[in-house]
Amino acid sequence: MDRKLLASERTVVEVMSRIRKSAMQLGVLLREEVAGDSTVGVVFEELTSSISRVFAVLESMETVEGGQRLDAGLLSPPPHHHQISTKKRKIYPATDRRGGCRRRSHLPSKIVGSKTLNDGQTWRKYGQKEIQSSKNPRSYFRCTHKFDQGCMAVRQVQRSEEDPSTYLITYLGEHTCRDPAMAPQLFSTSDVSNTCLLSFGASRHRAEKEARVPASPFPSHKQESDEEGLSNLSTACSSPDYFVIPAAEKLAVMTPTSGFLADLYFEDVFGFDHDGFLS
DNA sequence: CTTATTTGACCCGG
DNA sequence: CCGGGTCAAATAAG
Repeated sequence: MDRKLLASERTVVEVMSRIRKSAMQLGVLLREEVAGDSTVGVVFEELTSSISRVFAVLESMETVEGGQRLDAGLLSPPPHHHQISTKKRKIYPATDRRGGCRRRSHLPSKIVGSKTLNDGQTWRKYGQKEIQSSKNPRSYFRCTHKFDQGCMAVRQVQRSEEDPSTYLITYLGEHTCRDPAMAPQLFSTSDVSNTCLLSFGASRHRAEKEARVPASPFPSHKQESDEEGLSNLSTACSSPDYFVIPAAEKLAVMTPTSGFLADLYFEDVFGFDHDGFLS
């Protein structure tokens, strides 16, 4: 079930283990502060839960992926502009790794029949194929949080042949993500007039290649009624019942008393500066 | 602007 | 080579 890890991945595991160990030692040293609901406790909670999530991701990498590359990008992709194609589609460089580079081998999969595509998870469609053995195409979805949380869950959806009103949904891999759009609902009993949430909206990024694990991404929600068409299968978000890694969103609610922390956090992470140095 | 979907090209295992 | 899974440019949607 476990494959060989790459050297770089082993390094990550090793370093993360040290981080976890240090965090635990820190927890002992700060046990009285951590025990209470002080800011220290909240921050420490965030720290440990983030570490746990990283390990969850690492674990899924170990068990979910069949083959892999992931070597450092030493080979720069050749420019490869201008090509003569019948269409205006791109000719991919030799470094292209589409398809099987990370093709998952046979994995724990559950097949369910369902009338709806909404299963409480947010999915993003990334492909559709005609299948020889069936007249209905198969749609491929991956978790929306593949890149921001490293969630490797995937599902395949195909309309049933004998009963076209139902879908055959095959789930591959487990969700390691926590839907940020759903988190706020857990606290919605009291008045929440503070709008000072951590917002990563300041978009200054380009590559979605690298997986990051921020504490609380921006909210984005969608309610989609599924219907017709053999290709309109999209995102979903519905039921409140949910598995959740506890206490990872506290950071979002602690702001009323300590909004400054958010600012500090920002500066730390993004290296913001107060003095502009662009003439 | 952003994020999501569509869709042909590409890749890999058998 | 073929079938099926994935990538990513173009496009659509918000």
